[in-house]
Amino acid sequence: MLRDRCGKGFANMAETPRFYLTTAIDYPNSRPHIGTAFEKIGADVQARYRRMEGYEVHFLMGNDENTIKVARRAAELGQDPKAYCDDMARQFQDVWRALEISYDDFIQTSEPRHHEGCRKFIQKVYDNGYIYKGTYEGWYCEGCEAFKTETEVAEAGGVCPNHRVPPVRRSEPCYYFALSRFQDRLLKFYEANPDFIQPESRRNEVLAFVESGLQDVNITRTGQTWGIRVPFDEQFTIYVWFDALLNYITAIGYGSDEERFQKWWPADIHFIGKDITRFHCALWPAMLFAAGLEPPRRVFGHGFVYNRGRKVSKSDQDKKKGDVSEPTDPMEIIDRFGGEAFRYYFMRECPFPGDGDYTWDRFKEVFNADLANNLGNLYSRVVRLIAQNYGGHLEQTAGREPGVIYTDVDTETTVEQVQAHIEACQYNQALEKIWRQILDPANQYADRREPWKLVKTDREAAKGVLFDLVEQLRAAAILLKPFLPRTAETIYRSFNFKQPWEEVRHEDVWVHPGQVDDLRLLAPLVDNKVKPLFPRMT
RNA sequence: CGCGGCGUGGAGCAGUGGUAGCUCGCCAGGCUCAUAACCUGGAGGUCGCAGGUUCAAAUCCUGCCGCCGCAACCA
Repeated sequence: MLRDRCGKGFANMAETPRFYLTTAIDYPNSRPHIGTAFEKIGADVQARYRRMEGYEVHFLMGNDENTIKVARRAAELGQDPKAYCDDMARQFQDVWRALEISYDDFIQTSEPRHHEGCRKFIQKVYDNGYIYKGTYEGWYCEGCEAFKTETEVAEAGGVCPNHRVPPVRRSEPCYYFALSRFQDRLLKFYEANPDFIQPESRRNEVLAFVESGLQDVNITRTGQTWGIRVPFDEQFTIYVWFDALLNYITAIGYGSDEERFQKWWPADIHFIGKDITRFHCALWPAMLFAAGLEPPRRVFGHGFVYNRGRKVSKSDQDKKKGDVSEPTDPMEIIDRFGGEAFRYYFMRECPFPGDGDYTWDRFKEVFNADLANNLGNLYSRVVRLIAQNYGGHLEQTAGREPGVIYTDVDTETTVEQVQAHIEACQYNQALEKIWRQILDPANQYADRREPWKLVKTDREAAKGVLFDLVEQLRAAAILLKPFLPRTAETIYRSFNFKQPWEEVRHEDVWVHPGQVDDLRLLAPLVDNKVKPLFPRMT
């Protein structure tokens, strides 16, 4: 029985809801690693899912360039900082494109649009009375030309961790942002918006942090030539966090295109690493309050990906470059096995809200078990059976309703579970549902009905079995669209399904748009076989 | 008492009160359409340790041990 397609969607299809999501902007000091890629993939799945479900999506990514380290690194290379940033931005985007990250905009914080927006924002906060002049005192390293935190110095044994020389006590004028004045308002905001910080463990952390008392923060630096000038006192530059967070609004027109800004702000979700939760959940809303703007709707602090249980450090990655036994550079992995396998591994194996682990052995294991043997093989065997026995044309299947493959859970429920998991960013659980409740039953059904035998005694019955199996592939393709965009499309376009690929929604899985024409195989064949989706790794 | 996470059959994980589940590996069988892939069955766990709550705990509480991450410019 067909359901009202609008029933579960939007009451008024003319009103397209919008969805604005962002990822953290990255430091361009070194190339992306598997951890940064993890975040972008998780955000991309969400973006693709929302687009499928009818939202008008704006997906922002970018690089954080106004740092002392960038200026220093460029100087080391004898490059202009801007040229260095542009080159790194290009390299980052090469990786993101290889991973099929479907971002709509990529902001570099060295761009004029960001500088202008930042200056307007800080001026606004200043005018509103939340910025005041004071002095900052701390441990200053002459070599770094920067202040070191107490703990940094203490851990290194009383010296600068980089230069191994004792820092000097130094105080200098600076501007403070009155963060402490927002403590009560933040706590009220958290209380009124329990879903603001996810997952729960991050929320508890922020609550405890804010309740323990907030201190005003120094938001300026002196003596820098690279960075954004403070508009009301040009000898200062803006401290990186006060500058970086603003990318989320300068990219959508804050200070330059009010209409565009109004359309997209507030963001529906900021995807960030769990280490920067405090900045996004305390400092950032406070900054927005200070400027008279709305806070974002949701901040999701995802977990980390480790390599053999250890943190992926940038130096390790450089050291390991060229080590073929265990590649950790995303590009190296992608070059060998493709972006789809990369996406699958991290989404299936690493729970997004928590931590995950990456090892090369595990990567191969997951690749072979799930992608090659299960999904890929199911596709191959079904295509082959139809091609070999029916010449790629299942006659008189036009208008036929697919039969029911026995499963513990009905398809509609599976779809709802997958959707709920994606919306909660529990991507690994969504994928598990697809494998256990769609693909496994399909392989089992094939074995139980043995269409390769059945075709010899009852061509009609065998045809029905294959028709049902194709239905499972159609369901899998739709459900996998946000996760494996290319593979899902390949599977879907292997048949003449009614619904155009660009328009499929999760609902279509169980609504069964039905076949208008007889089911036909469209996949390119060689000897009645298709090219394997994921050739098994040895 | 800085904050947080983890400890479940050989390996990796899921499982927030009611007969312990998944993937890989292993053993035995079946099948042969398929990427030596697929299917069925089996062996293998006192769920870190010690207490407590409960008719009932991997699951809640207390303490302890071990590993890991963060600690206001490393996702």
